[in-house]
Amino acid sequence: MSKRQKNLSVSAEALRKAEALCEINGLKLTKLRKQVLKLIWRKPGYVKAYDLLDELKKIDPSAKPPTIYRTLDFLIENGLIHKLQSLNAFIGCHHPHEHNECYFLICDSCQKIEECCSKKINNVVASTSKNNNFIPNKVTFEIAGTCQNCLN
Amino acid sequence: MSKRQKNLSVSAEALRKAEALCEINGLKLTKLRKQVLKLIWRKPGYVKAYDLLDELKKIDPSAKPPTIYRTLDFLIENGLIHKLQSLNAFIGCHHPHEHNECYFLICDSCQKIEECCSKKINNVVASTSKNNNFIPNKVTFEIAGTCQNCLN
DNA sequence: ACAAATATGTTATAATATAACATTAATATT
DNA sequence: AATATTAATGTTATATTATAACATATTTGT
Ligand SMILES: [Zn+2]
Ligand SMILES: [Zn+2]
Ligand SMILES: [Zn+2]
Ligand SMILES: [Zn+2]
Repeated sequence: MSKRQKNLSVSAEALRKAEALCEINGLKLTKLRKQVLKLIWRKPGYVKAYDLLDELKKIDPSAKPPTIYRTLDFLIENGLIHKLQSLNAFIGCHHPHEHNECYFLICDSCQKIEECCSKKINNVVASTSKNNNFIPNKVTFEIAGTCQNCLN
Repeated sequence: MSKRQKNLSVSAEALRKAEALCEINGLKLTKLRKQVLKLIWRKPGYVKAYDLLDELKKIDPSAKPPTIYRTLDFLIENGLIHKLQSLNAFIGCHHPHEHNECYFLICDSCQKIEECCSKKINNVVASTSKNNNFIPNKVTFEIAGTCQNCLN
């Protein structure tokens, strides 16, 4: 299977998962939202909002910043994508059905992201919160560095 | 000791630590840098770059965005302050001499920050990096929520 | 058919950050 | 001390990221 074919199937799979999840939760995955999600999955790494806007404009020339940001908000709120806070960038979620505290390995060289889940993180968040009488709401955990491929 | 007095002493202590650290490392804590650091420590919570710029302008009306961002860069690079990526905000470092992987409890209500260090985080970063053949470089770990004081 | 809620369109602007180049100040070299 | 080199600051302009506010269209519930 070629690299392009693989990307296509990853994207198709993500779209199917998104549709299923919206179906279950009574959310509307409109044409616009589906288009944007598809654009997000089209590249292997992360994407920037205005790059996405440029792509969307090719399909719908009337698209403007609020178009993209509103759509991103919907996708984030419903766990279909994530925002990488340290990069102001966005990435499709690899397992939208089962979300604990996730974190990201971000390659500075190739822009690829590894999305990870670990109970250890949940434990650290829980214990540090307890120690500080803190009620956690949103966790941001991002590790930037160099990936396996880029080491050579 | 009043709240204001306490803040003053926290700020003075931070300034002394910063001076000591720059002395040790041969860094120049210029007048501008010291002024900005003082402004950062003046409020108990986090600060935004342009708010800082407004404050600085009261002292030096010729200050402009690059003035503040360059100074913030210096202070970040040398571990005297941190940037909170999820807020685009800045905060003085509470222990600039001994920096492992630190993380932050951010209160959404009162903007106060708790800076924490934990070996558990180092361990999670180390083990997940090893598992993924990833060389970590910069860690962002921020927990937003509600602090003890704001719970009532 | 109508009202209400949701989604999208549109204009304008706010908030965050950096590039590029000029000048000044500090440090090192002769 | 004069000169070269580097580091810091000043200055103008612009890039990047994001939202407010209001208008219109579409969907959903009654
Ligand atoms: Zn995810
Ligand atoms: Zn890579
Ligand atoms: Zn610190
Ligand atoms: Zn609080």
